[in-house]
Amino acid sequence: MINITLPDGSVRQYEKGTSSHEVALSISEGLARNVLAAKVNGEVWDSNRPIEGDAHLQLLTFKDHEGKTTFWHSTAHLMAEALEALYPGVKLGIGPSIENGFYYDIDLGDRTLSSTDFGKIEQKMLELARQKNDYVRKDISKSDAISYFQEKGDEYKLELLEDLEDGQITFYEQGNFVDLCRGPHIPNTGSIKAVKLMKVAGAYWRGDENRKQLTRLYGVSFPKAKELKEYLALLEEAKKRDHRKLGKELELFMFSEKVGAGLPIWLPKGTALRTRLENFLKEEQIKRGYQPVITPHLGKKELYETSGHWEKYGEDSFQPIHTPREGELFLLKPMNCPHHCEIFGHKPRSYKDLPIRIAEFGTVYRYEQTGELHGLTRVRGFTQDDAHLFCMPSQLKEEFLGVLELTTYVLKKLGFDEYTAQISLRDPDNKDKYIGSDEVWDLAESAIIEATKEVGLTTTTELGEAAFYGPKLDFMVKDALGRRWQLGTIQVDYTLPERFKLEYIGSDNAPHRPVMIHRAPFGSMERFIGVLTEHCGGKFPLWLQPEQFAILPISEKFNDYAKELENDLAASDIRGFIDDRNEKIGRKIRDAEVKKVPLMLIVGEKEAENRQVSVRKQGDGDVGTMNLDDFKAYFKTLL
RNA sequence: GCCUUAGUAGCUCAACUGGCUAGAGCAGCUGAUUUGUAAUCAGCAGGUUGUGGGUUCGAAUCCCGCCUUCGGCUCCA
Repeated sequence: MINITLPDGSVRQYEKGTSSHEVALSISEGLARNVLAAKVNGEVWDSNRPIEGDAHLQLLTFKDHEGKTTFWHSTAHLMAEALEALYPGVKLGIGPSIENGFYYDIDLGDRTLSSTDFGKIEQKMLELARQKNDYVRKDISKSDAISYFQEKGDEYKLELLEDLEDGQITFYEQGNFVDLCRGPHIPNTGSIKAVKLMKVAGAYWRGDENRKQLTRLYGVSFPKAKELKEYLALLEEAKKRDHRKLGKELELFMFSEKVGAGLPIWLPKGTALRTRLENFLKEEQIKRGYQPVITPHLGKKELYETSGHWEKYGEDSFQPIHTPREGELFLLKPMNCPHHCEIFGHKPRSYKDLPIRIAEFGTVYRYEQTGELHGLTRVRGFTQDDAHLFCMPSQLKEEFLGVLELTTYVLKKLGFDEYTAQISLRDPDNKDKYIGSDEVWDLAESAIIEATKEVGLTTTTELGEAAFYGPKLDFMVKDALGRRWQLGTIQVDYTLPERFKLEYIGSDNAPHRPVMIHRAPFGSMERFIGVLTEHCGGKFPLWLQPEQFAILPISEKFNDYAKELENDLAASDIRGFIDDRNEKIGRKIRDAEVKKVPLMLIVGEKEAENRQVSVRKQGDGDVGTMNLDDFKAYFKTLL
């Protein structure tokens, strides 16, 4: 007998060789039906794989992340089976699950595939799914595996096999389809009830642009048709909230071919919104001892040679600007830190002055590749809510904690309640990519890990994701539709102070090197506002709205009263406008609704006589008639 | 940068296989209407079809380059 420990801590006894499916069955039949895979001692297994010893067991359904990914990966195999059936001779690359579904990279030979073929493939997949074929795991020797794919003529699988060790190779088989695969898989194709192919795109074999381009076919699948329907509705909603669409409709920002791709132009309403956001953060930073500074948009090439940016990014960035003077070169600044290092270094610093926190909404320019540009979230000119904190090594943790406090405060204030923090460390196998000594890196990495632990932040750790000068902590926020975005960032840097030879005089009267923290709670104003727009679907928090109300006179006769109201509200710091067009009230309401103006004040004869307003809330409808003081009080409750 | 989608009026979209003066709604302008909770009516104006070449008797439509753009790959200090 073996002991199986379940997540709730209970221990059950089973025959040696019992599968997790059988364990599920012993608990309830319904559960067994929904189990897609199981985590056995932390490793995801096929649910029908026998467990040979004592184990911790977690049964995985579609509700679990690993259950989903297993389900999707199995659907990728199903799609491959369908493709082989429909297009004999296709060769297969890899077919993993991804965040929202799965893909398979395929070599179609001379054929092409477009979205018009999706229906046919989906039908075939569902037809094969209905055969309820089991996914069967088979151990296979390397030589047998090689001869199988040689016979099949699939050079991609053969290449994958080169990296695998004999004795660890498994095949999975379902129906007429066999694939090289580590697994795990769901028990049976029958649970795949709804399938939708999403898009085709080109993708290089193994991500290498010098190699052949394969066709990547994306799809998503669900155990229930209803879940697919809900997912598609979510995508529809996401489309409606696309910040590029809303930005145009609400006249927040624009792009111009003449100005240049990736260079956002802020329109008056967008500027009003952005300025409020900036002022909010500026005030919070001053409360926390930051000192605002302003630095130029360019700097001499030597500055970036000192910082190391020139060496690292010189050729891939905007090229130097020449001046009438021979040999004089300036660069548009790609970062604010070199300028801020100069500020630190401009006079002798005492340990008593530390920490020094220098803040700037600094606009930087980076030549992103053409294919990367995307609305406000990926641009070539953007403004960082940047600050650099210079401190003694002994102050590092406290400063880091302070930045964590500010960042989480700011996110909460803007309605981002769900977030995790990603700790990005060096790639231990490829240390040449980074500048700075091992010792210094170790210090910085452990400072981040300790501080996040101390405040109890949910973190994930990624190796190889660090910046070239130091490790970082990125905030990944979840928006209203459950999508994840990277926003704020905090980076510890021992390298730049070294390169700029920054010093302070310690209590021992000797020079010491400060530590530097780069941080930006929003990340960039552009990206943040892009994400915020999608998060709130264009209905920004009232305090940020460029126009908080619209006064809608029933007819032109009441324009004077409307003007009085506007002045009165302006005096109370409530901003808005009068729609004094010669239009019917229904029309004015509709236009205000479409423009997402939060509050509509309808004034006609009744209101003018009684010195009142009829209030209507965007999206909610009529709120009632009230006098102006009551409206102001009501307004405050909405802030 | 690479592959892929597309580019027609300020916006959203038409224009059959190359063929009459490139159309419509909204927005704009002018006039009428003076309006009670999501679009009042009429008229007017608006385009070198992204751009530069080419093919053709004839190009929005076909071909090539470039720019911009959708989606993806690679990248993201």
